[in-house]
Amino acid sequence: MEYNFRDIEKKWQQRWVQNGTYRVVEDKQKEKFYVLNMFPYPSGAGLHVGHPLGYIASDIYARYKRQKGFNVLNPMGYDAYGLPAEQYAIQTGQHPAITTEQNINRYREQLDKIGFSFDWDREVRTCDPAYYKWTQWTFIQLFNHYYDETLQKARPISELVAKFENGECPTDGKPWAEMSEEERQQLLMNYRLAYLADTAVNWCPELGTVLANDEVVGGLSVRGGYPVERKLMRQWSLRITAYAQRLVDGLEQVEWTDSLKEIQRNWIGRSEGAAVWFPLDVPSNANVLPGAQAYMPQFDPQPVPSFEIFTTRPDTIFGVTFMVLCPEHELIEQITTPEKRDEVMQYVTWAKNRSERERQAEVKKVSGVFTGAYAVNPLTEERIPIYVSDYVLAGYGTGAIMAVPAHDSRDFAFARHFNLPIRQVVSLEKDVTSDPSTWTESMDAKTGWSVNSGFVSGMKVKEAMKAVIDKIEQMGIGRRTVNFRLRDAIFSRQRYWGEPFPIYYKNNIPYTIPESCLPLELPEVGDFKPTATGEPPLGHADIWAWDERQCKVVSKSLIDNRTVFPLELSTMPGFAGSSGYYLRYMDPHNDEAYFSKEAVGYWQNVDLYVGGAEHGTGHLIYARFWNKFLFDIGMAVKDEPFQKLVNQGMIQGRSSFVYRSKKDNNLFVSKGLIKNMDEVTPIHVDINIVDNDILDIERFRQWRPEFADARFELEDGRYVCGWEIEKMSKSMYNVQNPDDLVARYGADTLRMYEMFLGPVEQAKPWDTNGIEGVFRFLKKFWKLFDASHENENGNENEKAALKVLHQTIKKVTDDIERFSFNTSVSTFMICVNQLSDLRCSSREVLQPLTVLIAPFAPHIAEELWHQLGNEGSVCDAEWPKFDERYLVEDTFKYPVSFNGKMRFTIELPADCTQEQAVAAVMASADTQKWTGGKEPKKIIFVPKRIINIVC
RNA sequence: GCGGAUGUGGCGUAAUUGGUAGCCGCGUUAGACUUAGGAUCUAAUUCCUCCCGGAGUGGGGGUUCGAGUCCCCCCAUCCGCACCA
Repeated sequence: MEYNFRDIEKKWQQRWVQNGTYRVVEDKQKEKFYVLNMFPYPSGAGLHVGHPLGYIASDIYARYKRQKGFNVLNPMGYDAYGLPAEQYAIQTGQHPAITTEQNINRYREQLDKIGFSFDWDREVRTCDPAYYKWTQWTFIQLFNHYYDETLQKARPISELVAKFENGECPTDGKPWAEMSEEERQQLLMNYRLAYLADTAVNWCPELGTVLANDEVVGGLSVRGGYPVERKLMRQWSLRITAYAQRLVDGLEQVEWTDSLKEIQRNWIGRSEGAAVWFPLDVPSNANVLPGAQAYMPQFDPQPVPSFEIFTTRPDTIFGVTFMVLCPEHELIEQITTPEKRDEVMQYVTWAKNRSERERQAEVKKVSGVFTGAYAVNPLTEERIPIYVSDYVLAGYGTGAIMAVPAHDSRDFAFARHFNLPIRQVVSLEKDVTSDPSTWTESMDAKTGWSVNSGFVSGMKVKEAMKAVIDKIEQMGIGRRTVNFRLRDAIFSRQRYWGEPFPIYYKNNIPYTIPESCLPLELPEVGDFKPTATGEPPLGHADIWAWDERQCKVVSKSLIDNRTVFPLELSTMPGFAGSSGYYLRYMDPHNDEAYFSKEAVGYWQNVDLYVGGAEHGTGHLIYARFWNKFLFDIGMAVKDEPFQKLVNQGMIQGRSSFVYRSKKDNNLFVSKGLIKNMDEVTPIHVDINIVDNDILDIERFRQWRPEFADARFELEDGRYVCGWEIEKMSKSMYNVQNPDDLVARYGADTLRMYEMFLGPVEQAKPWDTNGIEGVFRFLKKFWKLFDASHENENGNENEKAALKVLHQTIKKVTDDIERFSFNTSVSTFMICVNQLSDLRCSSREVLQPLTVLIAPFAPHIAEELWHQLGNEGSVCDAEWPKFDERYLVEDTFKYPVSFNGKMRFTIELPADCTQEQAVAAVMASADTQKWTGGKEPKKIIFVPKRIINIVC
């Protein structure tokens, strides 16, 4: 019988649905295992072969675990809010809900053809009100909690209020009881984990919205590549920085690749150092004092006006020759001397107005201005000038630095530019110094000895750091501190297609709508663009006001600011819905709660998470934060959401080219005939009209009108195309659609071929050419079950076949455990080749093999499982056990090397001793040839490995 | 610039603890079967070669009886970060 994959796959896909084969329920009798793929955004382009790569790998693992007896959760759903649908809506007027629905349907259709074991009953979509109800709910919880530094966890804001009331926590001036509602809310806003504040945001005028830091690369928006500028706006943010330390620490517990952990560590950017107060050398007067003190809330007011700097190198404090403030620093205004005022203000204005992009493009250019003011080095009491420069960032540390030009490259460049003194305070070799004026670059020494540094001179850098910090702590002018590069996550988007904030405003103070009124559904709007007055698209909605008394959304015309109030017009960003989705899968239809205690108690967290490394600084940080918060409030039961993470490599495209002659625009030269690449223009050609690098000339002529009467210079009567590895993209005509391959070879072949391509984590080019080999393999596998082979195998063959089987069980099991699916596929091939040679048709061998291959090729396995007369699904067939007995060998074929070079092999008893082996080898005629009759100097014998003769 | 990863036949790759480099597949070549082959099967296929053998895992050096694997230096490619004090 022929291997008819079309009928087989169709039949089983239908039966699996009918039988609910992949439906999963909590089962306390079984150990759980949670497999998850990163949430896909259903784009209009549909899937190409790169997308399912990770899904196939995780599906294999999920099926394997199930056969090992685990209760496996393997859900799928859609991150359905997003920019592309909205951009499309703006262009065409088509409602994004419609486009999204269409795209989802297309995705689903494509996914269904590949035979995944997803439990579709658990599907979620972020744009579904039943889902985003809980996104909004989480936002309200964030709003109603603050981070308790002492407990290192989120606590209800009501506890903080209580502390304010009884004076346990200072309220910055006025006692709580005397504060107005507005003042109280303002104060609380500084603590809430979701807070509204005037923030310097990444504003993208082209997209008409604010973007998160990870959505901006090189001053351009990741989506669209439009310029982004800094702008001060009142925006919602999430206080993710409160969790910075825990986000760093948590990385120790998870099994992620080192490179991904490193990406996260860099993004969080923890650095240890010291905060130090530098007194200002100005006449003490009332104008300076308040501004200066604003920078030292945790300290007793200093007797002299001071400002705080952050340094990671307190040991170099004796080498400070100037100070630098960022242009945004509020002290500038107060300390600048009258004669410098114009110059400084001009610089500040210029620096502030530069776009992110300009700033980043001109990193190497030194700019800055002297304020005319001086500070005093608290340890040396030297008077040091204070400069303003944009190389100091407002968002990091305190926005002010002590500059040590000898040992910091930026300070060095600045000092050289402004002719400021440079003083060496660290030496690489003890007491060996040189004249810094002869240096061409700074000496950024992390190790070495302190020199010219008062009481720390002669100490090692590490000791000196400690000594200086101890000293400044003693003096009460500084402390050991930790800084993070991580910024709070800006959470507002001026867009339509996202979750509405469950927020309304009374006297400009935000209040949450009651949890019982959730979800707050996204209103209909007539226009998806911003309003004429520059409000976000929700400004177009008529029914968009909150009636506090009726607890419902009503017409904007009813706003009276007594009982009916305006609702928030921004929506949430993409990462809102994708930050907690893995928890919702545990209990996706729960109306009463995000997810039940029972469900989360059973499923805990994700055991295996598969997806691309491009989410390293976005989703994977936000989701960890989201989870930690839910953990703090007793919802999640694990501190880390994703225990093990596997990053699948990108599948690149393999583009094909034809070469058009530059002299004759209608002539195409076959690759092998080109003498000089300068004489031709390579043109991308659709990979679908190229087979094994040979161009289908007729289809090429039909492909595009301008090629209709193309002429060719052929080699051996064929046109040979060139190729190159590039990104898989429509514009390069190298996109391979999985549907076409499924139609031609079947899902099982596609699944196995995707795995066969190479290690899952590695980026690799897609080349359809090899798929035939996998297809042949499945046909060969199918043929093994052909009854015509029956009874052809004798006892010897049976023994050999069992050996092959058990070798395969061992190898495939090991491979799956370490995510080496490419090697399992070749193991299957070896196995089937050998069984074919042995003409094996024994059920004792073939049935376990069917079970073994089921995770990789579920359709063919299911069909054969039933042909063998089994009931139930192969998905539940127990994973075969490897038995050492079948593998024992009486003899071992020893490779014999001479001076490390393998020359011949000799078959010896498996348990042979060194003496016996040496004797056998020396007696061999081959040995004589290689030693030339001489006595060997040494013989190395490693049992069951090698014999090496040194001569 | 910093951090991480990778480098093996014409191509994708394999070699799990230092022990026969090139498994498996593609492609290529030859043959069989066939009306035909883009079906199937068999065999060969790292390179050089005077067919004795020699060279060989990006390059150079080292450790070792033995190195793709370990150590040092260099080169190339890819990814991430990039004024983070």
